[in-house]
Amino acid sequence: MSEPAPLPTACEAALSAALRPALFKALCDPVRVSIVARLATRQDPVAVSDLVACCGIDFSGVSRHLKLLRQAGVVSATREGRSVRYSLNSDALCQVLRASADALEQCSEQAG
Amino acid sequence: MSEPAPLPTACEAALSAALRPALFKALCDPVRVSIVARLATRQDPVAVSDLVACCGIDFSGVSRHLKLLRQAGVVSATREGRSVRYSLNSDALCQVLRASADALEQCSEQAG
DNA sequence: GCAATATTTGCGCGATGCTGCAAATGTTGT
DNA sequence: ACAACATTTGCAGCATCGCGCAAATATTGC
Repeated sequence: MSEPAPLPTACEAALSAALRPALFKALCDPVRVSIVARLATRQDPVAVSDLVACCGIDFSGVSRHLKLLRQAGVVSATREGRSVRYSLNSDALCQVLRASADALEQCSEQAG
Repeated sequence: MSEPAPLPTACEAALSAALRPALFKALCDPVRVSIVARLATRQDPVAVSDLVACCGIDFSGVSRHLKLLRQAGVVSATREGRSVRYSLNSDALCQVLRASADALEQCSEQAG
C-alpha cells in the first residue's frame, strides 16, 4: 500500500519539482553564464572586481548578478578583508542538472 | 601541435558554449515547465487544447509558450488534421542537460 | 577618526516578457 | 463556398529585468 504503483502523475510532479524555474532563471542570462564559466575554471574564490573584466558591464551589475546566483544556490560568497570572494558550487549544480535529466528520462521511460 | 595542452580558457569556453542561455530561458518559466512535465508523461503527441488545462492561462499564451519551446529545440510540433500536436524532445533535452553537467565537472576537475 | 578600497543598494530608464482579447490563418466536412 | 473547430498572430497593458550612475555600507591601515 505504500507503493500504489507509480502513476504518471507522480513522475510528472517529480519532474516539475526537479525543473525549478529559479535555477534556470539564474542561468538564462549571458553575463551570468560567463560568470559561472569563469568561476568554474578557478579553484580559489574570486573577487567581484576580478569578475568585472569578463562581463563587460559595471561593478554594480556584476554584484547584482552574483547576488542572484547566490540566492539560486549556484555560487557561494565569503568575505575576505575588503573584498568578497565568490566560488562556484560546482557539485551542487552538476547534481541538480543531472537530477533534472534523470527525472526527465524516468518520465519518458515510464510513458513509453 | 594540435594539442597545445588544454588551457583553462578552453574548458571555460566549452562550458560557456554548453550553457546556452536560450535553453535555460525556455525552462525558466513555471508555465513552460508544467508544459514540459506534462509532455514528458505522454508518449504520444499532445494537442494544444489538451495542454491548456494544466497551464491556467489562455489558449494564445500556451501557443506562444510552445512556440518558444519549439524554437529552443525542447519540443517538436506536427500538424494532425485540425490540431497541432506537440511532443517533448526528451532525449535531446536530457543530452543537453547532461552535457552541461559534464562540461561543468570537467572544468572544476581541471581547475582543482 | 579619517582616507582609501571593495562591494552593495537605491533610483530611474529603456528593453524584454507574459497575458488576455480579438482578428487572422489553417483544416475538415457539408 | 461556407460553417465549425484548432491554432497562431497582432495589439496593448502591466510586470519584470538588466543597466549605469550615484550614494551607502563594510573593511583596512594610518
